[in-house]
Amino acid sequence: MAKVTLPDGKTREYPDGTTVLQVAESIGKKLAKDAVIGVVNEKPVDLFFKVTGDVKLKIVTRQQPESLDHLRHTCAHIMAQAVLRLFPNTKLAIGPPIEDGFYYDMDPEKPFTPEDIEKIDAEMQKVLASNFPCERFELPRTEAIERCRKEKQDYKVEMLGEWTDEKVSFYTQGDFTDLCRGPHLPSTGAVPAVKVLKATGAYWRGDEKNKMLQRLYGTAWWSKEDLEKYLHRIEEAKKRDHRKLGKELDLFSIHEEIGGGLVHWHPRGSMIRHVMEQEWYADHVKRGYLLVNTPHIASEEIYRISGHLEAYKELMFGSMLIEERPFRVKPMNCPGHIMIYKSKLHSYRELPMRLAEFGTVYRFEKSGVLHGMLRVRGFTIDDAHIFVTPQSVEKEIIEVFNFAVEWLGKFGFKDLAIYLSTRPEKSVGATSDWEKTEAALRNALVNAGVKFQVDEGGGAFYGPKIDVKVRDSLGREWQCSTVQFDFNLPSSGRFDLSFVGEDGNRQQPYMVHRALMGSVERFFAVLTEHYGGAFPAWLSPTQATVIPIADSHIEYAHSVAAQLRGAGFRVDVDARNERTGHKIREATLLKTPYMLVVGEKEVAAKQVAVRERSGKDLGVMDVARFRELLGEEVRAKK
RNA sequence: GCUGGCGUAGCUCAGCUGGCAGAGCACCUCCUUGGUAAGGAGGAGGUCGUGGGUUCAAAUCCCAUCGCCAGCUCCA
Repeated sequence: MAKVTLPDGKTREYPDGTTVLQVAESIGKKLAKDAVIGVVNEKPVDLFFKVTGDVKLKIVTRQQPESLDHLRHTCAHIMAQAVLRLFPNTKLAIGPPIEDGFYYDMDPEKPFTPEDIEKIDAEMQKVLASNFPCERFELPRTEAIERCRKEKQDYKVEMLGEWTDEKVSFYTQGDFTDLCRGPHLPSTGAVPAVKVLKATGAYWRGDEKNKMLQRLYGTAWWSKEDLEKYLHRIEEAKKRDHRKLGKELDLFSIHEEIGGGLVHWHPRGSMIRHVMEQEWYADHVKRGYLLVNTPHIASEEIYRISGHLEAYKELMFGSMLIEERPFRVKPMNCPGHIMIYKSKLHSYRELPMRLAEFGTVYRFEKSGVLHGMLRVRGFTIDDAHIFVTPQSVEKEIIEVFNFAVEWLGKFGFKDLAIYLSTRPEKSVGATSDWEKTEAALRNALVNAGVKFQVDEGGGAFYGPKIDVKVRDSLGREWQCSTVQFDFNLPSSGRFDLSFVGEDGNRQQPYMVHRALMGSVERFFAVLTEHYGGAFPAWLSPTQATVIPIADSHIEYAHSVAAQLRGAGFRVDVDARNERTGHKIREATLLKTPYMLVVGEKEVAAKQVAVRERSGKDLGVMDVARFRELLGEEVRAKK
């Protein structure tokens, strides 16, 4: 007899050899219908797994999110089956589930074309319709290698050669058998909705020294509706692509003639940036930061001292000789801020000393990774370096962390993910320093009472860090704020920083690098996609457009605009020889928050007819009333 | 960088079994003075990314090159 303990602690008995599915059936019809896989003694198993002896059993149903992984994993195999039917000489590598879908890396004779993708998708649907049962069998590893070698599945042979398991499992579904740990859905017909999306290149094992394989991506869901919803979400993300919106809304451009990854901010984009910068400066002054500015190139020597030349070389632009002395375009702002700190002797009373700058830096990124404003070669960091006594470093880190949370909140980012990143492989400094500072950051987070995850090995080469990622309106995560500890640059081997302590002796300060937005370009791209281009009034480059109905109303339109500009608002007049509907359409497409239509009636009554970009009509009101309304919205950053 | 796809007017794109380079929007001129998402007419605008080749003839076919786009962490 098998004694089965269920998650609620209840125990049931079955004859040995009863399958997980049969157990589910004995509990309830619905459970059996929704069952996807079982978990026996913490190990995922197929529904036809036979239970014997004392076991703990959990049944994973479609309602549980992890069931999607198993669905998608099964789909990866079905996709491979479809590919082998169409292209029999394809060699298979690996096919895991990923967020929202799955992929299978394979090595076909010829790369897949878009038409192939459609064929593969159609073939997959046939496999689903055939409803092949997915059957598991095991082989000793050596026999498995033999089998895969015969089938010329070189990648499987390579993987099998590296494993140490005595036995490995295969799954067969119809005319297709593949090495797989499982578990799988019971049959190919159990897949309700699946679609092959695209093919791209991917290196075998992600290593560029290895052969480039073809990676086929697909997505799968428990219902057609979920699949549709997902495809719709992809469409929505495409519509919000900052590169597309950047063009449509005339925000920025990148020019081949000038170079990839170098951003030109157009007047409308630049206005948004300007508003953000003004807010940033004001907030920093409020919090006791000191504003500085530093040069864009520096003698190579400074980067030798800082260690960048050594640890960061491949990301720095080449050397240029100026009067026989080598210079570099700056990849970092820290050395400049450090030189300002070092320009005189400091007392412990002055610390923490917080030097802040919108520092533009240039880093050599490989051409293939450039991506609109998200990944560029020249960008501006909203940078600050804080020189602090060892005693108050933890307090200061909490302070910075709170600042970051407040700042991101202004842009509607309330859902934050916090990461503590520890020592990477390529790093400088003593182990004891790393341990001490990692503990300081950890304490700061614990004391601030926030939940965080640890990213092992994700730190900068000079110290551990705290990263803050925001979740945008489409649920995607973006890295923004960073608080990085640095015990390297202040050290005697580097810049040898000091302050005079209470006892009159020189001591070494700690240093914290921090950025709230990270790269202004990147943050701007994230914001554009987050808002879908409909920037809130406080950020919008044009806050209102005055639309005169006919030429005779132009003069009044200008006087309305002048009044509003006088109150500090950004207002345009659309005096073109076009119909009202045309002007409204264009202002709406530019996502201007308000349109103020003025015609004969408004001129006579000294009023404006207010329309929101959503199309909502707010009616006719005095200019002063609109000024209040917009003023309130801007102040509240709604 | 690597693999695949794509480069045609300022923008979005059609043309690509080789045979006179197109549309819509935007721009300019004129008409129209119109009340809430495109008023009408006309005009100007491109050595089809660049270089080479095949051909009587190349936007179209071939080669090279540059740029853009997707992907290159997720281990059966």
